[in-house]
Amino acid sequence: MNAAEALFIDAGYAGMSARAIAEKAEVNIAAMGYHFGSKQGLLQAVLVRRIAPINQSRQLRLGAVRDRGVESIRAILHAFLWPVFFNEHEAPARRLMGRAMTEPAEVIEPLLRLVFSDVIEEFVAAVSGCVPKKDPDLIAQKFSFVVGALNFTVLRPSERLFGSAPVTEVSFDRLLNFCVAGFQDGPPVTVVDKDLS
Amino acid sequence: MNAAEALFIDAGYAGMSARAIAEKAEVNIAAMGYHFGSKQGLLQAVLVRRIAPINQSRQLRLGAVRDRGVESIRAILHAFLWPVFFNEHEAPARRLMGRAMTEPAEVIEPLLRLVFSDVIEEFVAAVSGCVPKKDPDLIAQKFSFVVGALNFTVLRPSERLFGSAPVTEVSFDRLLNFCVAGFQDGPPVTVVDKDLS
DNA sequence: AATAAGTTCAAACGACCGTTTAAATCGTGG
DNA sequence: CCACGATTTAAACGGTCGTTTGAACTTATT
Repeated sequence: MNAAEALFIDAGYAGMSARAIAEKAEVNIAAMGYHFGSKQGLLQAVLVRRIAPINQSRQLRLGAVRDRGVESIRAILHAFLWPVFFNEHEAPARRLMGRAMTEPAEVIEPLLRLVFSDVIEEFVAAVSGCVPKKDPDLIAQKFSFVVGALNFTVLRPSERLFGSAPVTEVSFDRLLNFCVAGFQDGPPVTVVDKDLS
Repeated sequence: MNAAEALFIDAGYAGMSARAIAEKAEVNIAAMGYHFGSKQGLLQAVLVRRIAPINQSRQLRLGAVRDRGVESIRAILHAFLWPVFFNEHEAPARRLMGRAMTEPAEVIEPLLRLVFSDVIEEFVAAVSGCVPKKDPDLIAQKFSFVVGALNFTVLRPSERLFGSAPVTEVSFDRLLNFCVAGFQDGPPVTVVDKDLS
């Protein structure tokens, strides 16, 4: 699973070949089929191992936020983002999430739904509770912006394209501030800017 | 190229197989090698065809913003995002960009640098000019948040996970507002929220 | 020590991959 | 009409893919 995880992070599902995994892990090729049934089964185990604890931590933190009665956007997004940046596996878990959310292979879709649908639904609902009288579609889309920024950040697909520093604790604060500000209603559009449309 | 584009959008580089392209386009398998040299050459042609015009439009709009002397964050991000949403090819160009930026295959990296490095460098510099005395690394990272949100939005990797409506003109305004608000300094962190960290 | 279950092994399966070849076909200017 | 370059074609190349097989090996129980 460690070998498969490393290969999936670096090269995606297609690049995570049974033979590459076997060589990296110094096991036989057939071990994958024996222990996990199939390549998809192995990927599912890899994803669940890292992401399930993250999502549990997210839901735990969201519950704590609810208990304190301070359901601000910032508190909710904090609960959503924090476990991705700070968990016992750190960088591997982060990049694994980013890869999974952007993986082209069709095989990923049921796995994504299996792992993410509950927690996303819950957080979208929580955010909706903070912003009365807004339409649910807007909330969902804004939340997808958050997930997109998160994924792209932790994935670091082309780090040199942006020249930004590696992902650290600082990145978390930056991302949280960015998303909180983005989630609240932006400043009114000025006339000058509108002309440029 | 149309067949290759459609396959790349839906299934990524690995799923864009020479035989699938040939069947979809109703041509011989060898046509790819004859006209584009290799699979990578074909992908490069596909990317350049759609993305080069978008980037030219971006730079044209950025120049117009500079000429008017109103280099607001909103105007710059508007110039960056608008051509992705509104161009002569619309959805295919959008999704193609999203796929390219998140493609796991190593073969994509030189192509990304070829197509995007100039325009990204230029826009990051432009944004830096708007926000005096901030460190460049923060600007670059915030810009990467914008790109991440953009990619994830136009890519629609798991539309049902968020239940949001398809990408339309409305999405553009939402994304622009989100990113502009995020780029400006967020509100100060409240004590209550900090406790939840 | 013998048995049985659990695990690993080398080897092969059919399928698909990107690319190449040389012959066949096409389109056009002499 | 013909000749010649441009293009298309069928076929095959070597290679990698995920998966399966049946035998060998390990481990633990009786």
